[in-house]
Amino acid sequence: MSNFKRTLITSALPYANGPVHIGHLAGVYVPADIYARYLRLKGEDVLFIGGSDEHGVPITLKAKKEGTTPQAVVDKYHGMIKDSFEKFGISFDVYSRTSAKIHHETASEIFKTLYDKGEFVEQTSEQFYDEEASQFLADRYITGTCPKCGFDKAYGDQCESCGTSLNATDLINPKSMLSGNVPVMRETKHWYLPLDRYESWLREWILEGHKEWKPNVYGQCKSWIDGGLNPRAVTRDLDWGIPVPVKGAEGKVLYVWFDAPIGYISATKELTSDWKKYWKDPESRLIHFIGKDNIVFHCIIFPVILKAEGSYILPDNVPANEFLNLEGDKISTSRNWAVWLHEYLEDFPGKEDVLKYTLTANAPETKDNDFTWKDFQTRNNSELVAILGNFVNRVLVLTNKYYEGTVPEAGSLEPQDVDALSAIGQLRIEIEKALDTFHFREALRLAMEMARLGNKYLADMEPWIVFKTNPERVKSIMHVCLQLTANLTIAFEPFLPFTMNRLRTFLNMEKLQWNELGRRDLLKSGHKVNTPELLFEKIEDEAIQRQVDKLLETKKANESAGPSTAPAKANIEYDDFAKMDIRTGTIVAAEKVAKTKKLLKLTINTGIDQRTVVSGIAEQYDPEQIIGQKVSILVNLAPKNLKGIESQGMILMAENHEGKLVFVVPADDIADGSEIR
RNA sequence: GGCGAGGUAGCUCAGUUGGUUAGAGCGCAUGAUUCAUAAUCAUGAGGUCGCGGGAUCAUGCCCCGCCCUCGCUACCA
Repeated sequence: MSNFKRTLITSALPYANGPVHIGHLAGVYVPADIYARYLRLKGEDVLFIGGSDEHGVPITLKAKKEGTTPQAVVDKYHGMIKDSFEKFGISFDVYSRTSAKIHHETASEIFKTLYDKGEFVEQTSEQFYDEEASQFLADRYITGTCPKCGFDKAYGDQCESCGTSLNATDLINPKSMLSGNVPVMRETKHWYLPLDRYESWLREWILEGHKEWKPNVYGQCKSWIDGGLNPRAVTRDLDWGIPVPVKGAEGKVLYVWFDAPIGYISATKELTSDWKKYWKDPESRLIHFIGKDNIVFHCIIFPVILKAEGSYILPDNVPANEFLNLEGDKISTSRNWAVWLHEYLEDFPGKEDVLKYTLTANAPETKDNDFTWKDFQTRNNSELVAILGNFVNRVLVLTNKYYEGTVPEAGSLEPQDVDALSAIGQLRIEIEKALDTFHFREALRLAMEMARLGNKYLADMEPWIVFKTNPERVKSIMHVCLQLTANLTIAFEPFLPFTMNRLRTFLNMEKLQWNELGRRDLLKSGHKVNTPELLFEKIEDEAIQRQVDKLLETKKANESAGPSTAPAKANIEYDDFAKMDIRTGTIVAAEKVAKTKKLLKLTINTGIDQRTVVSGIAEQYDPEQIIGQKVSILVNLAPKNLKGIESQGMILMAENHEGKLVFVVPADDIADGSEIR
């Protein structure tokens, strides 16, 4: 680590199809910002890179849905994201975007270099093609009937109704979203990055060379490498993105995951003409801050791209965080289950640091964590207000009261005074160790320890009592307290930058470097401090209740209306219905299908015969429990082989939007084989 | 089913290469205190370290099996 001359910090590029929420902040931007501020405070050469990821299919779809252009969509969200980061105090040296010209050039160039070096494999395959729009269709551009639940607006990659992930070719009656026509299969050529060629190199580089990476990151990489790597397509048939800079690739763009990480490079170029120093000098250290969903791209794919290119450095560490949940549920942009940064900034003006503090103290560093408004309130009221704010206030109030705001002489220090002051130096060492190893939660706790120390010192020294009998002694005590307070401005600077700025104003002092932390003479005797205001204010129950209510409303909205109830399907003729032969039946035997999670092999008495049906209900029903269960069964469905078992029919199940499955049965006792119509 | 990460006090988490009575913060209880935003300080209660085996003089930490949560993946007529 000491061999490096400079550090390049990147933070995952937020996808410009929505605003930023607390999950993004806790996982990526807050830790990255703390790290960047810390290194800057140490006087190191550091760049902190960010930007919006603006390509990819979801953005084109969003544009279509809103009746606008992809560029308009990304302009809107890029502006919003950039603005809220700035207000929140994420201290990017540059915040760029992947639709920028310089990025298109950079990504093209890198692709071209790999192409010329013969690093790609060309492969032709069949894909859906819309003849009217004369273009190939990404999975997301195809809708059709979900083969599982019958929902008729399922996408080519996933059914939004039942959550099943699909292949476009699975869809019944596939339709192009562009023209509404039935797509045809047509051959298309794509370029693949042969990850398999780099398997042994990756093994060496990560598994041997980076054992210090976090367990979640290392484990995930090991899993991928051990599982065997396959070539990955890095081009797509799409008209939104960076054109593939090769002859015969008209109408094709770079896969969004090929171009997005290159955005780190383009952003650096945009910032400084000196960018090569950061990207190509082995004495530069590259750190990627990301969430766990991005591990494979930053640890496997992007490094392979850089390695194949040949002239770039590779990440030295990738401190990926787990996920943050919100009030017990997964954060979800589409379900609006989130605390949006831009809304927080409006609802809690001037409390940027409170959110930073809470998210850091409760960061999902080792496992998924839960954000609750109650916890947010507690952390503010009983930590920021009660420990840190209170100590600062006590010191400044006493200083103004006794000395009209002038720092008193140190006088002769007692052992306790010296202990208190030297504890700062000790804490500094521990904080550095925590920050250097990306343990931000621990680092923050240690900084807080410094304020606790102050409160304890005050309680032990009782200057308000000693003042009556020995005012000379109180000067020493208050001198120590003021030095402690001044040190806080350094220790907390990476975590609470806005607040420390205010505290420095109270103390009437300049911003100091990290290496001053631990000094006992940050404020000279005779120095004048200002009358303090409160550093933090209590957050009352009502403010918290408002936020909780807001979430409850979201929950209600999701439950009642919303996309949960699938819309009615298109009308059919009676004949279509009459073709179906649905009977009552009884389950006479049931067993789990080996090596599957959802499948049960059922033996059904249909009245006509006994037959085998494979059904995906194992997660909700135990085999023993459902023997004797009455069912409705579609008996004339064409048989299908599943996991080597022939399924001769289909059990009817009612399913709600949460995926809960319930048997559809006759309301009264009736013989097996009775027709349902 | 396969792979990965977790399962430690009511809550959120630390626990270094196995070594004396398992730690911290919050919350709770009791006491002290009043300079301070009813803030602070002290003390205390609270844990068969997911469950069951095993190796060891010794294990939260090692080995085997199982259970639960999260993620990736397969499957979902």
